[in-house]
Amino acid sequence: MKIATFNINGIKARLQALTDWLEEARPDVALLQEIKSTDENFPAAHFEGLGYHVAAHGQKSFNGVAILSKPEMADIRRGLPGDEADEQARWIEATVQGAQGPLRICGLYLPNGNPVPGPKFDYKLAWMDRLHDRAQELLAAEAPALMAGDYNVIPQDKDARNPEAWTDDALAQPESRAAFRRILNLGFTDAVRACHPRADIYTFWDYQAGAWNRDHGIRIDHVLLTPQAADRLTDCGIDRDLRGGDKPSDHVPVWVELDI
DNA sequence: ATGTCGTAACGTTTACGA
Repeated sequence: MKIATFNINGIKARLQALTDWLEEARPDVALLQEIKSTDENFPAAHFEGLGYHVAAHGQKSFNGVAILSKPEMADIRRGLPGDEADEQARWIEATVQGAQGPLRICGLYLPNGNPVPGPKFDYKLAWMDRLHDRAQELLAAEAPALMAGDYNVIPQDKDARNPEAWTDDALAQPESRAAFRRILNLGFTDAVRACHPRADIYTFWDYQAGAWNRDHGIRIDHVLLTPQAADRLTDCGIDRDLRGGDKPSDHVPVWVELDI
């Protein structure tokens, strides 16, 4: 089963590029972030026409996540537990059935957190605490599961082409990195690093300052696997060519292949 | 060039978030 995560930066602006990629890459499941759309305005019928079931968790203008899945989805849950007052649409999960059993799939859009310091950075760290708690629950189930999406965390200096350019940014703060490690160290596998240990692997290039042409990228889109899912990992990749295509998102898809 | 996008609205331009 091929599962991909893709921060599309607006469904309206990305409908054509996303459709072309779905038809080319043919993921069984696509986790989307920054749909920037309400559930009502998300073009579900369009994706159903491409053979996908659709589950969206959106809001007006900003944020928003969705799952496109060829297999039927069960037990769909929207919103990260732990704060009833949080109205930002950043988390969705569902269970899909593989040939050998179920897989729990979580899609996330972690808060950016800039500027540092400030309330947005505080919100990021609080959100990561809640993510830690949900991650712990997933591990306790001792079953195949993954959490994939735009983590807005550069885990290590080697995950940036120019780490010195990010020292004041929320994505590279020691607190952001520690919170990410704390989740990883519960027992998750960073799938991309498991497949590609070499340094220069990026998933995001800013629209500004010719970042793409100069390959000034960062690795912030991650797929974290429980041990039971990591045991099934056969391949993974980053579709970086999309960044050079027509009307690209500033992120590119990251995918894993699981024998499940 | 504080360098670019996407979204929304008191819209032909500005504000915000990234």
